[in-house]
Amino acid sequence: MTIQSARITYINDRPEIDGDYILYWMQQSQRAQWNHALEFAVRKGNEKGQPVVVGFGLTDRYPEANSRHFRFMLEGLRETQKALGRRGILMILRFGAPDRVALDLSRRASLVVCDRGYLRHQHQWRETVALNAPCAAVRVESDVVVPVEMVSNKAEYAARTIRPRIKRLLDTFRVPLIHVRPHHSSMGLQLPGEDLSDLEDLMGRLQMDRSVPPVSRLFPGGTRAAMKRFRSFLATGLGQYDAHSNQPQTDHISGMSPYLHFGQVSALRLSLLTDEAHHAGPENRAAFQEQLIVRRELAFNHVRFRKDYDTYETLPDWAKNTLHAHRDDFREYIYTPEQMEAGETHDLYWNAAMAEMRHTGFMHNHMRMYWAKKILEWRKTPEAAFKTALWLNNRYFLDGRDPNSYAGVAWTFGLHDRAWKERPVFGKVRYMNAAGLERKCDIRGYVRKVERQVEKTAGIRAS
DNA sequence: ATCGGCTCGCGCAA
DNA sequence: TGCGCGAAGCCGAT
Repeated sequence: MTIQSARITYINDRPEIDGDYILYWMQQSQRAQWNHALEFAVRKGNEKGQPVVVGFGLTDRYPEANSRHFRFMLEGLRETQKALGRRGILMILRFGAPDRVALDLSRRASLVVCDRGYLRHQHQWRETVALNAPCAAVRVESDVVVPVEMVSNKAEYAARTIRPRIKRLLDTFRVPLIHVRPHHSSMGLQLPGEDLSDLEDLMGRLQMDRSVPPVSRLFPGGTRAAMKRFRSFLATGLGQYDAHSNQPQTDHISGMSPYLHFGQVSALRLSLLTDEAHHAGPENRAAFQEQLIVRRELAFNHVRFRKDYDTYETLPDWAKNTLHAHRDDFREYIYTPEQMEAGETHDLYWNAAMAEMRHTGFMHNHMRMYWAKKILEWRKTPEAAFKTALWLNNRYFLDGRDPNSYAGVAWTFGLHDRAWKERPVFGKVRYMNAAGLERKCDIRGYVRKVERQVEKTAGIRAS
């Protein structure tokens, strides 16, 4: 059994009943492979002699979702539906709140299996389904390598406190998932659902914010595109990963965060594939695993154990105190959120970062830090800065609204970090400046790289 | 080019 | 209770 019992939680105490199928209500883990929740459902189906139906509720009320996010997600879901079909598993997509759609499909189910999501609304949806499903409901964790509650039962203070806790559990949880063939096909079941072949039509029927355009050319959604990008990263990027983590002019980064955010690819699978890339050298492999597992799962720990994970209040006391002590400090530049969004500041490096974000839905991680640090510096108050950074982050990044978004923005303001030399505005919170970029990387090369990307995307839109 | 200091609080050893 | 140490920092001294 490669689905460890710590991944499996029964979330109500109803029995399995004699329905027509096992329902896997897909929400976070939007993939047909390397999905523990799906594989659990398949095994249950085989035990009970029943087929598996996958249900997905598509809602245009998803917090902060816009056409950039929807397009990417739907491209992935279209591929996932086809891939499931090849395994004889019917996937039904319906408009509606995810919990509502899951409950509708649960009426004929013997058992409801769901995946795990850690954000507030994701948790609430699962509570509603657990409470109202007519049968047993079981939640299977397939988003992180090591289940969050196995690592710790509290909000961890920093990477150094969570790292040893994760590492000692890797041998248990970082193991391949065995995929089992479903004995019974569900493809013949008559269940109404939306047609995913015409995405334009589907997009048109959703009421959404359309002010942020999709970025399908640069980041096509779906598992196939993710794996193509990842294999290219293993071949040409991983070998430079450690040395180039602060070199935004290069592209020696995996670009997996959008795919991980929508569950189109499994962190476990990426981690195991990284092990096999011997040519890249142990220090590069370790540096990537640190990002993929330790830093990412620290973010999951944050949203799991801090109810206020998306607010200024979530910061540690030392950070709030020092930022408060400096709230009335003189600020040389103050910009409105709109000026920032338009990339209209005095700082060409920052404007380039903002352009990368707007036009590609992505940003090199080193620039993500610089970008957010300057928002802290250039808004009137630290609270306003926190809001602006998170707003822009979630609006433009394909991987916005992820646990990593909340932990990443809060890190800028001191979360999971330590105090440093006191200075204006920042207080003891770690400072970054343009001189550092000039000193340590080819920042002009980065600006040129973004200019090229913007030209390319503008050309695509014009044609 | 390289190094120490800055500053906080956790986790562990004692 | 003391001590070591940390996601990427900066800055001034050598």
